[in-house]
Amino acid sequence: MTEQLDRVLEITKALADESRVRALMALRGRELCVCQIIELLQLAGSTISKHMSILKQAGLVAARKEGRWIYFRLAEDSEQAEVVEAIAYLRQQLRNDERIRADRRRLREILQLDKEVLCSAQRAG
Amino acid sequence: MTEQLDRVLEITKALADESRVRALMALRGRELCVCQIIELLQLAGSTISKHMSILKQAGLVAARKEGRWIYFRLAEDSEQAEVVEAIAYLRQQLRNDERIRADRRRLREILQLDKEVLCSAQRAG
DNA sequence: ATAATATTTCGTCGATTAGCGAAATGGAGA
DNA sequence: TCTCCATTTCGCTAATCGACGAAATATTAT
Repeated sequence: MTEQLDRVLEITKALADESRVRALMALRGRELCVCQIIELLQLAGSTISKHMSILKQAGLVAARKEGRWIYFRLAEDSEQAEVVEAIAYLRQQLRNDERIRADRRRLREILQLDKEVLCSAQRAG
Repeated sequence: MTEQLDRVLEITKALADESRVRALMALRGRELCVCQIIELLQLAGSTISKHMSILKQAGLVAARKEGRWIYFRLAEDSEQAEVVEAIAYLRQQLRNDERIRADRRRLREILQLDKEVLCSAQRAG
């Protein structure tokens, strides 16, 4: 049970960035593929990829590959208590945050777009 | 209830540093003055001062002035749920961490020293 | 008042980190 | 096999952050 500190710091560092917290909250209750997160946060694909790898390394999200797409989901079912409780903390404290709500509204629009269309629009710029 | 996100980020950023987490855990159940935290973490006084001001700004600790000394305590009694639950998270997850335990052992020694002696020893280097 | 001193503030340095675009990767379809 | 393309990796830049020592601040003791 030693070195819990390193795990906790890996998690707090992962949570110490606005884009990563917004991405986590966007994943509540649904999977998202990378291009959908790019569209939501309006950052370069390489930047999103880096953020998601930090969240994955911390155990906060899990990834699933399906064809050309990679889907991320919130690791609420993790066996790691430090992960489950960190996610619960965010959910609880950000329940009524206006920015998170705006993201969810925008996400509803994004989810109605066809992924092919979304990706080629992003390629175009 | 808007802008909870900024508060949460203020807290996660404050927790995203090993020295600050160790300082918080050292404050469990007791006040400490700055020179005692300096002695525990073995960092320059100006560095400790900065760390404590970040923790204070985030609401995670409170300060009390007594003569020349300033005592910090853990804000477990805060009215802010985001603070109380963040502290509870750390306590829970770091229950059995070996580094935190070593700090507490070392702290027992430090607390037996007279503060005057401790401070002048630090001044000497 | 003056001297002593615990802590904070300031200025600087080196390390880390978020961001981007370009190149590499690897899976799907032709 | 060859092409297409969603994502990742790489190399770079600018910004942020932790660390220090020196100077400033504020409080006690002489």
